[in-house]
This record gives sequence, C-alpha cells and structure tokens, in this order.
Amino acid sequence: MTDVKTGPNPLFLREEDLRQGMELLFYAYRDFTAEPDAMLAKIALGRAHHRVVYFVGRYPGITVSELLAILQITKQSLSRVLSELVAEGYVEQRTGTKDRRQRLLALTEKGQELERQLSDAQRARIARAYRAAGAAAVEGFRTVMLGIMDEADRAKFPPPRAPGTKR
Amino acid sequence: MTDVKTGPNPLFLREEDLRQGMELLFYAYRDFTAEPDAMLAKIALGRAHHRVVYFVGRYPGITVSELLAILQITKQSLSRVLSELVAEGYVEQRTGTKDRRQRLLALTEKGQELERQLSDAQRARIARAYRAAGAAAVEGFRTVMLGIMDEADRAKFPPPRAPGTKR
DNA sequence: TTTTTACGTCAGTCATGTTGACTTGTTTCC
DNA sequence: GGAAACAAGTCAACATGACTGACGTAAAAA
Repeated sequence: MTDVKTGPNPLFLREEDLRQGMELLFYAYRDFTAEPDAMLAKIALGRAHHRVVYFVGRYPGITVSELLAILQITKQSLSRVLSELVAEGYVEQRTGTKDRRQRLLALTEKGQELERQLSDAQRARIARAYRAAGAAAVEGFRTVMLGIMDEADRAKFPPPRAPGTKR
Repeated sequence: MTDVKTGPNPLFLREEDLRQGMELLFYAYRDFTAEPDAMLAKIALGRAHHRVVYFVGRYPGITVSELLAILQITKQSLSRVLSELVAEGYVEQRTGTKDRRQRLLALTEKGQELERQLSDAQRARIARAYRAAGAAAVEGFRTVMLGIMDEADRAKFPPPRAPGTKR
C-alpha cells in the first residue's frame, strides 16, 4: 500500500499495532460480559436476554423489527428469548396504535430492576475506565470505536456536547 | 457517590455517557466479528475455531493450559474445537521438551493461511479506524480499553514506544 | 513413593444461533 | 375493493459452543 498521508499523523501501522487492537477488543469484551453472564446464570437466563432487556430499556416502545435490526439475529432466535421475558414478566408488549401490526415492547417494573442490576457492573466498569483515562482518552476511544463499527449505526452516537455546555 | 476529584478531568459522567460506552462496545464487537464469522461458516468452522487459530498464531508453542487461561473456557469446550483443527491440519501439537506433559501448539502452513484470511478483514477494519482517528485517539482508545478489561491481562499490552523511537 | 499437574475423554445438558415453511392480522397500493 | 406487502408469531429440525461431572494416563514435583 502506497502511503499517502491522510492527515497530520501518518500512523505507521505495524502488524503488531493491529494485533494489539484486535486483542484489546477481545479481552475488553470478554471481561465486560463476564459479570452479567454470571448473574444471569443464577436466574436461568443468558446473555441474549440481557441484550434484549438492555435495548428494550434503552428504547421503550421499540418494535420487534427494530430490535431485530439492532441485534442482527433472526426473529426465531429473538422469539424464544422474548417470549420467555414476557412470560416471566420482565417485558410487556402492547399493540401499536398507529400501526396495529406492531408489538411495542417495554420493560415492566421488574424488567427495569433486572436491567439495572445487570448493567450496573458494566456501567461501573465503564465509569472506572473513563475516570482513570480522562476526557481526552474517552473521546479517542469513542472515535476509534465508531471507526470500527459499520457506518450504518454510527448515527446512533451523536457528537459529544461542547465543553462547558449545560444541557 | 460523592465526587472526589481524581485528576485534571473530573469527568461528569452521565448515565447517557455510560450507556453510550456500553453500546459502542456492543456495536463494534458485533461488526468486528461478523466478517470472519461469515467466512468460517463456509468451511464449517465457527468463531471458537477462529479464536484458537488466532491465539495459537499469536503465541506459537503455547500450551493448552495457557490457551485455556486466555479463552476462559473449559478444557472440554476447547477440546472439541482443537481436535477438529488438528484433524483438519490447521494446528499441530508436539510434546514439550522441557515438560513432556505439555502439548505445544503451533499453526501449520495451512493454519497460517487460514488465520491470515480470517483476520485480514479485522486487521483492515482496525487499520481503517486507526488511520481515520489519528494517533492521539488511538492512544485514548488503548487506555480506555485497558481500563475496561480486568487488570490481570493488562501486562500483555506493553506501553507504546516513544515517538521517533526506532525498534 | 505419593501427590500434583497437564492433558485427554466420555456423557449429558443448555443456550443461542441457524434455515425453511407456514399462519394471522393489518396496511398499503393499484 | 382486492391484491400485494408487511409485521409478527409459530413449528420443526439442526449446529455450535458453552457447561458440569467423572474418570484415565503420563509425567513432574514434593
């Protein structure tokens, strides 16, 4: 590859640097998921349930197809997990008002409590890493992670607010 | 939590910031693994095989227990995957010379070729993200990812070399 | 010599994904 | 208004990758 300078930092990427990036993803993700997985095992649920509970909590009123687009699994896979969550009273479905074909999903009180418990360990982990790294590093993290993911979902992550800006 | 300033950046972490961090991990990892998964499916292998091939390629002569420590799965789980890779001629085992109980693992030529093909998409993805983000962002990414993972494996990631330093 | 370690294996189970086919209701389009 | 498209759900069969528990063998360490 002819090295055309694309900016102020030519970034001579060695094989070793790329390997390190791949491994950072592997180890961080492995440890990031380990805690909630252990909690889930105790109540006979799995990581798939966590993901559903997380995104339903994130987007109350989300439709089944929207959820499928995020998770990128088949509806048959989602179906099992989702119906278990509904049966156990973590998630409720109501028929869409605008489009009555849709099932709008939301967490029950119990579901919110579960989500909070599961994600707390992860939130704490992120918070710890963010605090230790500092604001500039966090912004770099954000930029690289956005570059790693497919372009399609980047719009879900609005640019950070300007420093000193109050909401 | 009483906010004790821990450094130059107090980092007022909002719920929203933490959620964003969690989701960055989810989406980046989802897309990072999608390409090799698709390739693996064509040759009747799975993600587990990729992980083994990757780390055996990374650490030629690695022992089974070292590999287990990295993957954090049971030896029974590894066993199936590993013996398939050996049977298909991707990985070879030889008895340790110092300790004859050990099976030292290494990739065959065929295994190296597979590893290269599988990881190429991932390497390209990381390279693209790194180049687009710039050196400072990459360093921030590194710092945050190290903070997210458990402390135990951080030693695997030596600090970056000083700028201008030749190896 | 006993114990521990490294590795392998058999057996059974579970969670999570897949494909393919089909149904039901609802909306949209001509 | 009728046909087509769409959202969701369901049944069935299957693959993968994890798990626990029990047991065996060979080599190293105590």
